[in-house]
Amino acid sequence: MGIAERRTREKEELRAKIMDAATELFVQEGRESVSIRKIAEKIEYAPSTIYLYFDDKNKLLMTIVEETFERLSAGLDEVAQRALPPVEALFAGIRLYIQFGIDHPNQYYLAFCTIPDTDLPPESCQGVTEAALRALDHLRRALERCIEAGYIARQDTNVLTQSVWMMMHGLTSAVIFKDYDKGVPWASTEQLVEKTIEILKGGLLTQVPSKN
Amino acid sequence: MGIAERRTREKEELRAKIMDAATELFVQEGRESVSIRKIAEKIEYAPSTIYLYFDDKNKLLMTIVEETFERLSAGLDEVAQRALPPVEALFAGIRLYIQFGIDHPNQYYLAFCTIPDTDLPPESCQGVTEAALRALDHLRRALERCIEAGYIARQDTNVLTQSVWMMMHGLTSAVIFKDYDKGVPWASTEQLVEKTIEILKGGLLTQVPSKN
Amino acid sequence: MGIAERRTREKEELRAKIMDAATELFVQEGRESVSIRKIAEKIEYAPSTIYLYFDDKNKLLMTIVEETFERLSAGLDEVAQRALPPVEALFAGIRLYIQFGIDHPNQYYLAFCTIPDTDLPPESCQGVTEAALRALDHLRRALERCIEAGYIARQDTNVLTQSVWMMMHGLTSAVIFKDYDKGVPWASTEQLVEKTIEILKGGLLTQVPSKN
Amino acid sequence: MGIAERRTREKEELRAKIMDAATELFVQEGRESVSIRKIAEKIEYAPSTIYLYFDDKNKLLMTIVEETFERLSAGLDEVAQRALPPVEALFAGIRLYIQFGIDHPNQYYLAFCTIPDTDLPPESCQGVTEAALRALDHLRRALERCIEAGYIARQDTNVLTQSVWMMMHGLTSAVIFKDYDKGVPWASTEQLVEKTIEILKGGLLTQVPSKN
DNA sequence: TATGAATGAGTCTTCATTCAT
DNA sequence: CATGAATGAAGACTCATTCAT
Repeated sequence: MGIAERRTREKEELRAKIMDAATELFVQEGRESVSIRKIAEKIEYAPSTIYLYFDDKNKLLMTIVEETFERLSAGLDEVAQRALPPVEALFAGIRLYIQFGIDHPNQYYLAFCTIPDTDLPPESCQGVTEAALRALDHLRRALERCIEAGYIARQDTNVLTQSVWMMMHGLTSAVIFKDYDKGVPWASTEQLVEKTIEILKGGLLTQVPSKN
Repeated sequence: MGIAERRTREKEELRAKIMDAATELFVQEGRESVSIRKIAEKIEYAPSTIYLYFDDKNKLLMTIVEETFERLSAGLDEVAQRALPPVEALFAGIRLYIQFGIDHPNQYYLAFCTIPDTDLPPESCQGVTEAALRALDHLRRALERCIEAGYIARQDTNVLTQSVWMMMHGLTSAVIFKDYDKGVPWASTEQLVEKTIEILKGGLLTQVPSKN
Repeated sequence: MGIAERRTREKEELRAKIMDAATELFVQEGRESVSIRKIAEKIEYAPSTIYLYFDDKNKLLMTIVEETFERLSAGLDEVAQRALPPVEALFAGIRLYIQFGIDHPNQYYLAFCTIPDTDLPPESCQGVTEAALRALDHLRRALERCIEAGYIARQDTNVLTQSVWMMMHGLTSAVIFKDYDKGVPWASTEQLVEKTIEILKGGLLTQVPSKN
Repeated sequence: MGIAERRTREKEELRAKIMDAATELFVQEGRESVSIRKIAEKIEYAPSTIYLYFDDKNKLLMTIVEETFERLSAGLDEVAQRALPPVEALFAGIRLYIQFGIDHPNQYYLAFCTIPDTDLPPESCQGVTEAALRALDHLRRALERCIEAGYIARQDTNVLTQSVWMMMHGLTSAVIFKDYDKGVPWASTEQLVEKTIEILKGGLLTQVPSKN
């Protein structure tokens, strides 16, 4: 019993190790440079061992993206269940999203800044797409609550959601990139986050909520 | 002298031919698909000939990106010289930037969504960095004019510039990505651009200018 | 005792199951497609389990071929025991041989059209060779009976046997190949078999037997 | 001029070297074992060099087979032009065919004893098929001449040609195999060839020609 | 100036096999 | 008895790059 447990745990660990190594490589050297060999070398296993854990390279990458989305969605779920007032809930979600990107830059990059392989059968991306849609839906619902409560003007929520997401995403991805780009005198992440949220708030809200 | 001239001219021509072929490949099929062999095939020269004009593949790609950025800067220069009212000038520049990304998605991606190869000597990216800085400076100046004119609250322009750029960049890069992502019911590019600019305007301007 | 018996029986059963699965794969998809993994998958055991029953892949294949040959020999025995007149017996054997090849094309190919791996220890092919010799002996005896009875001229039976076998083998192997070669307008197997036997008969018999 | 010539010659030589090595490997170790790597090792060149001479592995194999057939056809052409009497012409061709196989066992094996890859696009085999048909046509014409001259009974020449070819092929391939099969006490090649031709002659000819 | 020939490192992937459990 | 985990060798093939000519 103990043995079986240990084995399961070890297997999980190696699986996670592979995923971590792949993600890191991905960001350090670009999508083209992620190779089974390099991953294997990094974790000090034989290349073929990786195939015991993932069907092929694409499945591995897809799994990474999927799991990333799932963790993000879980976080957003939690925020949603905190029953905050509408505007607070909206910006709590936005802040969580940004922080998630900052905390998991590699995964964020892989999930959101990488052009998917167009040759792939579309069904292989399905899991990823679904996870992305779920995350977007959190944002949509938060925005809708604000509209219901009169804080945001009534409008097409599809366009609104996507537009807001794109701005959040711009901030998040740029803040991640900042660290790789020594040539530009970037401001601090905190300053940039606060300023961006301020602009967003100003642009979205027609009526300032009583507090926050 | 005539001979030397002709030689120089011919050399320039072949160099341009190589860059054109590479750009076309790059734009049509993305970075991974640009190979020295394919370029050579396209211009009907031997692969090794390309090395007479460019040190290596990376230099060639960087040169392409750099050149495209010169065009962006030139466009922004032009806008600046049109002597528009401050707010109009600001948003004319922003719109031009976004359109530039949409028109040159591969170059935009390579320049702004790709983490530079850390193994490469930093001087090889210098041209690109400088071009990026010049573009950012255009934005900063446009924002400063708005502040001077009282349309935007007085504040740290470094943070402001970068924050605004990040939002523009989020929109631009996401709009580019949209086309590769069939799974999400994306709104039209036009709607997204307009909505994002609306939010940005609302968030930035303390006082609406007499006419857009 | 009962336990030991059951164990032995179970072991035999699994061995048979492996061979059946391998044979099926082999017959359906050819030698190259037989892999330990696929066999294991088919019988729903782990690949490593197969090694408990067979030394290696080659042994397994050889065993299959050998077993098939036992069946050929058994068929030829049966023909011999039918006490037919000499010429009828000869051609009954020949027909049976040809039909055997047609019915078991992969085994036939592996046994007669594949150059044995020179790296392999020669004893691993011994079983196959012996089986082949036994089949040749059937032919020799049938020819000898025809010679005794005056249907075929007296001569070196070693040369005669081998020559006749080569012609039978040519027909058999070519008829098998036919199916893989869509480009040539091959005649029907039946026509080819009949014509070949006709020629063989004409070339062998000095005196036509009373019937058949 | 001399330089260009030498280069062309050298290129031809390496091409031939590759083909020879591949053919030899093919027969020594079986189709599955022919690998670009092994060929490269054999000729002491890098594997990638082979791709400068052949598009891919299949093209290489096909080319070998095609060239083999062409050489065989050329030999048969020559025999046809010698204007021999019908029966002599027929058996001269048959003997040449057999001798060709004995002289080029590797090529013969590759061309006639190997199951073509069924996954291949059919057009890639076209050259081979055409060459095969041309060789078969030689045999057909020789047989037709014999029929015209009354040496062979009038009949379906398609079936006859194929049947005769199958017998020749059986002899040829078996004589080649003989050398790899130490377990069987094979008769000499010469004896086997003579005996087989004798049987064939007896089975085919209704009327013995005046000489030979 | 331009190139043809060649290479070596790299790509993903499959497979037979071993060994500790 | 059976297996899960792991491996190393091998498979075809691509590519950036070099170098003698």
